[in-house]
Amino acid sequence: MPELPEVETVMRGLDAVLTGRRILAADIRREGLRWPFPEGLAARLAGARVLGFRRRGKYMLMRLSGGDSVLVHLGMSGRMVARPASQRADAPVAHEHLAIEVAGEDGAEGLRVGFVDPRRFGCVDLVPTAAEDGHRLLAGMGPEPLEDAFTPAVLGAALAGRRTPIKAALLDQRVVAGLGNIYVCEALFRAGIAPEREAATVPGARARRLVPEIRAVLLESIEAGGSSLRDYVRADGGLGFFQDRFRVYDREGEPCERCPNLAAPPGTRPPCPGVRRLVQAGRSTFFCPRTQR
DNA sequence: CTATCTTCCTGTGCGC
DNA sequence: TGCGCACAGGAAGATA
Repeated sequence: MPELPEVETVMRGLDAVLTGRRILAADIRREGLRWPFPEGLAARLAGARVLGFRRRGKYMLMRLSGGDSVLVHLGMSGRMVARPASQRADAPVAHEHLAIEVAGEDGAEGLRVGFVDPRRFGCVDLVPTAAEDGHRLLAGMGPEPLEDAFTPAVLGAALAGRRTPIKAALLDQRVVAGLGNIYVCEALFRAGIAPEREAATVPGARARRLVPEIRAVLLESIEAGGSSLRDYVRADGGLGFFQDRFRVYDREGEPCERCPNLAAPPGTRPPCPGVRRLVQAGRSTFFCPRTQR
């Protein structure tokens, strides 16, 4: 589920309910996810105040009083689920591996926020707030696509000399941070670039177009609350609806909206066979074979 | 250095 | 309605 827009949406939801609050307790229900939870996690969480949030690529960072930040990656199936703290006993949530409880404001009931992740590809770590970007999982990450530092020149330099398909290059978090399978497919469609083309051979004009197209698709999705495929994305249980605006992702066989192939006269070959699917590096790629070159 | 493959997990949807 | 199988939003780590 979670690529940059989904992580941004989740983070904003957490910010709204957690920032400024004091953590009363942490409930750690297994040893870890992808890796063991860090030593002393519960102790650092309990009693700390939540100072704020930041996103880096697909990672979220929750700053705590005391000088630590909690680093979280949602993996493939991670969600954050918020509910009244009183529900904890009578309605256990499946695959809730870690949760924190915060006090309510003005006498309101407290809140429990749980990290739910059936596939357990997510991860949680602690890092000194002053050294967040030095964490081994964040060091070496490419530019944030929504920041000014992500320019055609920067992207061009990252793609130069790379003979890997452009699809795989854009999934590489060292090239640009936060893109995943959905948004790479969508951005390549918008920029008119064939996913199998070698990264270094994408013509300059279209390579430059990638920058605004990546930004546009990410911003549109954030505005829609991200994409909700099989899970709720938002901490408040609300659904993102960007999945309704996919132009190619998961649309194999459907007509490509850029090609008027439905209007082809009878007996003539349609100019576009519609959205195709291919497998690259073990992952589905969706694209229009006529308009992506 | 780069590129490719395997691996970690559970849930879901489909064909039979 | 059950069973087996393919596939799912990620990416680290091993290997060539």
